[in-house]
Amino acid sequence: MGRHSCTEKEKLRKGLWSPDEDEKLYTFITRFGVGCWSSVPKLAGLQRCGKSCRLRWINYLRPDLKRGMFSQEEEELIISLHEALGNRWAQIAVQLPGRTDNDIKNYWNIHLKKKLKKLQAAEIPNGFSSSSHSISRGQWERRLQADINTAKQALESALSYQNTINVPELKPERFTYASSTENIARLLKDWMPNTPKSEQSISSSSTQNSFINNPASFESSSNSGFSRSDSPEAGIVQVESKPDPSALAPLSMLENWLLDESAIPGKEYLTDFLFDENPELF
DNA sequence: AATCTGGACAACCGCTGTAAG
DNA sequence: ACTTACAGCGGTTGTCCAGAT
Repeated sequence: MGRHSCTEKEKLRKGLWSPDEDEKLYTFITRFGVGCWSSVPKLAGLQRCGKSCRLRWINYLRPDLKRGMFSQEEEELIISLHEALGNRWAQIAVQLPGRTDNDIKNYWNIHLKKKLKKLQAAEIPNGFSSSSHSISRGQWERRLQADINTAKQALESALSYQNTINVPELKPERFTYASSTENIARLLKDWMPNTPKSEQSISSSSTQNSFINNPASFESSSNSGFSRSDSPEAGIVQVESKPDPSALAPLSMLENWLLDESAIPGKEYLTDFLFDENPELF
């Protein structure tokens, strides 16, 4: 079996995207919406694999992307969410409108990791590490409780944060093609010249929001993950739904538990579970 | 001026989960 | 129940660029 890499199938382009390719993909997606990625390159006239197209759209072409530096608020939110969720970048990205998981992952790896390392080094000069296995169960329980509280706070603030965050103006950091917002602006200008409000754009063109050759593949797109945000602050259209996490993303058992005060009576079970299932850790 | 180095970002790879046949 | 194709995710690598030497 083995799933072959998309580059094995045929001679497909790899590497950085050219302006021409971007334009083709952007035009296609804005006209027909997001559907079956595997057929996008063919229909859009691209020598790329669908996976590559998807990534390019999600991480770069999507009109609702925020660019530029992460704000202090965002940075703090990432740190708390990472504390709560670990390396679940996609879930973290849900809480940061306009940021992609790739953005956050890169930012974490480049900036925050170092920052936190420095902070930890400053806080724990004797080299004590939280991964120490020599702590007692009592200590571990207290620490776990502290972690749980932190996670809980992070989730709560994350869920409230998304309701208050304003999308700042675009501030491009670099001006190479690949990261130039001017290109995007140009594309938007060129391809949506008659769109008075961004709200009206892209996915809202529901009459067009399907592949010409395969309309059936799109009939459910509006209720299967691709819809426009209804939130008032969402002046920017979300062609691909990063679902509103509070409304759409099902909370995991742990997340529900963390957020659900009523779960407190039974909260012992988690620590018990952890001890029972992982005695070797202690 | 040429080369080196590290930061920043973009893109790819390989894996998993899932839906459809 | 099994296979297959697909979307999505996280880790890793590649590329570009600016500053240092």
